[in-house]
Amino acid sequence: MSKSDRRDTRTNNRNEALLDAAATLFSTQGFRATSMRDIARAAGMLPGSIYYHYPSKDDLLLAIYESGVTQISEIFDAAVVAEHDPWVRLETGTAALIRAVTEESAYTRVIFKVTPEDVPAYREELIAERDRFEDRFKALIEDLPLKRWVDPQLLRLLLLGAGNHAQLWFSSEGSRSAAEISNQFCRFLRESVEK
Amino acid sequence: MSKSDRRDTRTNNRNEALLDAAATLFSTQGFRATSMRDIARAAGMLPGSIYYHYPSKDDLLLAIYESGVTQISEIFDAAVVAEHDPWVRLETGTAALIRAVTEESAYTRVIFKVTPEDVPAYREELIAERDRFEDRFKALIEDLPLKRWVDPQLLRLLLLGAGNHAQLWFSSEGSRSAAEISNQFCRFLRESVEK
DNA sequence: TAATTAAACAAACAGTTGTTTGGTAAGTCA
DNA sequence: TGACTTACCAAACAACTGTTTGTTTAATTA
Repeated sequence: MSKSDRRDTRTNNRNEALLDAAATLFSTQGFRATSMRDIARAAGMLPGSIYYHYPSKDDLLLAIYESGVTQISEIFDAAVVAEHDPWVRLETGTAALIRAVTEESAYTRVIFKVTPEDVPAYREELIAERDRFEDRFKALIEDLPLKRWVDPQLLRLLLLGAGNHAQLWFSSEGSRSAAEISNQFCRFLRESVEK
Repeated sequence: MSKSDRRDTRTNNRNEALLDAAATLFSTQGFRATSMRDIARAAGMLPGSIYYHYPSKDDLLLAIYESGVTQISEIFDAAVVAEHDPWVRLETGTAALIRAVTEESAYTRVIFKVTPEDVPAYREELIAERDRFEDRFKALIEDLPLKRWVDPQLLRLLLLGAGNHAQLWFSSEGSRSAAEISNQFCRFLRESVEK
């Protein structure tokens, strides 16, 4: 405990505040529209000080992105694990996705606001990170009993695209919750595609 | 004719080449990632010369955006007008959307690559332009005979979001054409939501 | 032919960008 | 106590940003 206290004191730097500030700005304004000076101001430090914590703006984003994917994966898993019926699993998983895109934390929102093309140097890394989450969604779709003519890949892209797009129109004060939206989306599909 | 010839000679400026170059760059790299120098180089002129044609980078984008919305609206109308059945109309309209997002012209692709938030000064104008197209889609949905529990707005956002998202994964050399994707998407929905 | 205009060029402007450098106060550890 | 490390500050860097200015050339018009 005294050891952890020491570590806490020692680690009483503003790395976390820095990440939070950057995540908030990246998720609202986007990566290119956010300058290192913006981030520094929001984190309460000077621009150059950021480089003590991360070697570049790109690396700062990568750290946030990884953290965001970890978060959304945990949220997704926690929502889905309790359910057994594949359609209920899809619905709760989709609800978790919509929450991550629109509400939840700035870290999860960054994933859907910033595209890998915004950071050419880490394009592959960001895609790989994003796949870490999308693979979970893929698995959910594969568990559905589908009619033979249904292309599961396109079904996945339909839901993923619609969820992604929700960031543009979802309003947390609006009439529909993430759960209600997810419920409608899945009802739109089930009867048509279920075997 | 001699008058039109004179006009052609007189209008033999590179305004069109400028628009084409900017549209291509905006649609591939995005608005903020494209500099006036990039555009000038691609158009074969010097950066300052652009300002003879447009008073600012924002105005240049607005011109391209308006042109793009006009194009996609014409493509959409031409595809839909030939059909009478509301579900066939939705399918051909969705196919036109996917083509505009992924193939078609750089002007139509700009609409889905550049978001109104990228250009704060013209945010409202860009949204209004985009609505010019989305209203057509809205009308298509409203013509569908839907079950009472179906929220037509969410149905529209589902399809629009999925179409928008296609720009990230669609490959023109890929196995599925825009028409095939549209066909699957609509089949995914019809039986579930149709009254 | 002379005046006007269209459509550019050439060069600079002030501001912003991500980043680097050198220094420093406070905390840790032998 | 003295060496070392952490976590920053202060100031500058070169490159790039959108934009402006003055000038030039060629085409059109009176």
